[in-house]
Amino acid sequence: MIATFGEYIRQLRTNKGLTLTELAALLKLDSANLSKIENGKRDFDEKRLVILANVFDLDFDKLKAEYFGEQFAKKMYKYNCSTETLSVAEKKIKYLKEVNVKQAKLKL
Amino acid sequence: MIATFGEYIRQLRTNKGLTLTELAALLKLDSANLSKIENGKRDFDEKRLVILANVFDLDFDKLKAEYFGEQFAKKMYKYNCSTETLSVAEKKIKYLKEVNVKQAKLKL
DNA sequence: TTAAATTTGTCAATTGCTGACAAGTTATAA
DNA sequence: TTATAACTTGTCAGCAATTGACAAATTTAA
Repeated sequence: MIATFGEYIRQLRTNKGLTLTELAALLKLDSANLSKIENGKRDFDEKRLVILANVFDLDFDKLKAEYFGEQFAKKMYKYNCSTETLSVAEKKIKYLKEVNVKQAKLKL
Repeated sequence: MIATFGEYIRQLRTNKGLTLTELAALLKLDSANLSKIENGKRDFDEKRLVILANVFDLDFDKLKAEYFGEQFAKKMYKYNCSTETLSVAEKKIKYLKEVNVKQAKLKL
């Protein structure tokens, strides 16, 4: 398992022999901030997932699973949520895909 | 299944014969905004979950599961995430509970 | 009809996130 | 060792998203 998303990026980067500055440039961000991301002191921004997938030729769906999976886990940890939370999420995502979302009364 | 969190609140409120104004006062918010929450036009704020549980004498863990489960589902829907995302979340939450979080390099 | 309940629109204020830069430390190669 | 590149850390103004608040419109029920 990939321990954290930041460590994952670092792994990808060093495997390709890139410096923080080089990868940061590709991702259009500051190298100092990329450092923080890799060390878990900042969040990676959603909008850069596409670039990340392209740079390292990754499966976008798997990347999203890693990214959002970690986001969810962090929130559950923070608020001490039971594992039931994930079952609820599973039921609700199915519901969202079934019904017309316009008719589903929730803010997206 | 409870379709949406907003409808759930509405159900609880009307079952107890409360008006928007009355429940809003208990939750310390504007009745107009509570209306929007029930109609899915605004998000319910995390910090009021405790009050909500107390007012309606709900199991706090189940309430959190409903609340965060819906949050996760919405995000997955929005970003078109695979169901694998939830498996990742499950693995990562276990990881977080095992290791010392200070040592886990991620932003909480 | 009329009074209460609910809904909708708007916007200033607050909050949290991001980009940017400076200053520090650590690693590496000459 | 010393110089240089690589990385880390702290800070903060600017920006974007969220919230609280109020007014006004609509719906509901007596």
